[in-house]
Amino acid sequence: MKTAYNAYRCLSKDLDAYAMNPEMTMDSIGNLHGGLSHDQDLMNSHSPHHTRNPGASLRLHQDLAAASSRSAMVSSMATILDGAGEYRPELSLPLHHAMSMQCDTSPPGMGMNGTYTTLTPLQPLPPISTVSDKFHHPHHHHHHHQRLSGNVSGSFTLMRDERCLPAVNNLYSPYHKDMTGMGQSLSPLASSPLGNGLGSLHNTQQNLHNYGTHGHDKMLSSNFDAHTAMLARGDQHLSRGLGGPTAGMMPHLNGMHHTGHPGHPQSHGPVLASNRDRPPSSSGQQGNNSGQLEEINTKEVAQRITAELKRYSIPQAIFAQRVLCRSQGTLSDLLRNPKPWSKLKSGRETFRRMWKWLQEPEFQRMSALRLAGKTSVQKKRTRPKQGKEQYTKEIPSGFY
DNA sequence: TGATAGTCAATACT
DNA sequence: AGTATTGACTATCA
Repeated sequence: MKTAYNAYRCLSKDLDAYAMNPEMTMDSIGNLHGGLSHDQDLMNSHSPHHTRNPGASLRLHQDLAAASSRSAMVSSMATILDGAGEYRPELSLPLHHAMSMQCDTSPPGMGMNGTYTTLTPLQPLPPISTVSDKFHHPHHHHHHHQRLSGNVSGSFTLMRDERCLPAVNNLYSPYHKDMTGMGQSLSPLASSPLGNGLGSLHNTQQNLHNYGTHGHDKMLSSNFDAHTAMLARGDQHLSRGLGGPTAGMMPHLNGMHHTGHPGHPQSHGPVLASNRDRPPSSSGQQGNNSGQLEEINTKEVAQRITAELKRYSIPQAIFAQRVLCRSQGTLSDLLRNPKPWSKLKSGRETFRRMWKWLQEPEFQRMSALRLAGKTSVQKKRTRPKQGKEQYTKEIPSGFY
């Protein structure tokens, strides 16, 4: 089966990664999706899959986002990437935890305490389905539960799910609540269906801002901070959520600051709206991660991803595999024809991943890309030549 | 069981 | 080499 195949693929990657960092231990990986659930949307239905673009119209503003976002980051990213490019155990350690499971191969059974070995073969590609939207569907809950049941302690769970994006809020369940509000504020989270495109617009802009304004500063600092952050690890999220110090998180942070306060997602209100109703408080729902509970403005995310990939010359295939655990064709399709959030079901997970990736500090983004094996990145690195600004740029001295 | 959604892999295209 | 398109297939839902 394909799934099996997929799973295998992912796993192997993971293994690869693992190999790279022997130290990684299971605990880090341990749990899978915490409280995942199936997403479902009441509304989805019609619209044949190939009938794409239906949603496009729904979400406006996005263009803006993409466009503007571009400028500032590249360099910083590049730098980071480099760092990332080489695998640095020291640094990586922390990362790994988060990233180890690149593909959400959520081993249904395993994850729990198994060891990597367990992972091995076939985990069904975890239908990444995760989370969130559950409430919508009263009846389905059980499924997920079963899987997760295990340990799943909140945090890890999250991570896992995120596969690599520790940064993205998840880690800290504790913060979730608070963050919920804020997190969302960040960008693509979308605007409520209702259209207040404002939400999205807003966000977008914020992001842009960040990029634009802080561009270089960030880069510099981000590198540095990123390290720190990683080392220190937990903080990241904090910072993210709280607007913490680490520069690494740049985008949102800034966004947050500008726009809203952590506590008060002003403009976002509308943005999150739909999902919001549900009390974030609940436990493990990783929900808070911004992307999970809230709506994501798929179009915007698609545009931003597209922009980032271009900017850093990251091939779709690489991104698709490493970050999304999907094929190039799938990614291409999603980027070009993002369906409206409301119409997505399990496909939401893919967008969540993209979204999370966007939210991560560059350093981590790169790591994620790099992780599973030789990516073009590595290849490039190997070859001392450099075409563009690929992710391989100068390596921060501290890195190696 | 049909309709959808999501994905892959092959392949056409740039 | 990278991206877009598309037919086929599986999973899920009503």
